[in-house]
Amino acid sequence: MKNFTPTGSCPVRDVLCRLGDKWSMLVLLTLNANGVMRFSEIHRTLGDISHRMLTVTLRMLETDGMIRREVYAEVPPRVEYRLTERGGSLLPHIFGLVEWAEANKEAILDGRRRS
Amino acid sequence: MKNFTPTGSCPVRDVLCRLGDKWSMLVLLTLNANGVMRFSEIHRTLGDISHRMLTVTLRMLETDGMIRREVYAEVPPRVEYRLTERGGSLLPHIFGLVEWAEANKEAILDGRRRS
DNA sequence: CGGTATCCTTTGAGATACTG
DNA sequence: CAGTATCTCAAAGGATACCG
Repeated sequence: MKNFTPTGSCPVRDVLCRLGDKWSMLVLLTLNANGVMRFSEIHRTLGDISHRMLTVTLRMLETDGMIRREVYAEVPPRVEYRLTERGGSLLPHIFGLVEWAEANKEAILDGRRRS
Repeated sequence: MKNFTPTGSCPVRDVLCRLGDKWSMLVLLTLNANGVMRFSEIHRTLGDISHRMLTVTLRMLETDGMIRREVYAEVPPRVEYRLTERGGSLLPHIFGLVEWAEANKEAILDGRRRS
């Protein structure tokens, strides 16, 4: 019987849980779709993320090396975000999930309504 | 500029958010690895999930048609869980993520330590 | 054994106001 | 414009006890 007890270093739990939050995936998707983006642009494309949660999410993604943050010493300040290679390498897997979700969406929502 | 504003029916947000919780993926993985399992067996293979959260997670996965639940009218009761076809069809995509996480784990944890 | 109900703590996340 | 700091509230999740 294969075990899934916490070993203290499970990559699923360590790494992926950070991506399972409300916004990380969407930030990666919009950066992938639109290339280099400013803070306010990302904010607009997501629409309903709060100012605060966007900064928090961006910081976490930066810490994990998924995105790169570049500050320009201008007034008013300009900050640009882009995917790193590591971030880009994750995207095909996300797309796999998205396609699966699209394919199974109807059936799943149907089942939820029934119960 | 491609947009990711909430359309009211985004499959990423509707369907995948249910899988982004603390336990769903692990339950699917253990069922995939071990086949038909009883409640208490799943409980043991995960180790640190609470009794309550396991029932909650199993109910959600059942509602979404990812697993099948079978109750046997015995004393003491026996309840068996197994993956459905739909649940199984998701697993390759999860494995994709797991492999990515394994490949990038060191670098990511390293980066976190540094910041 | 498997599940439910209750209570309680912790975390996630929005609103708002302020700063360089 | 981008970011930080508080405050607040809601949801997630654990502990415990009880039921069929």
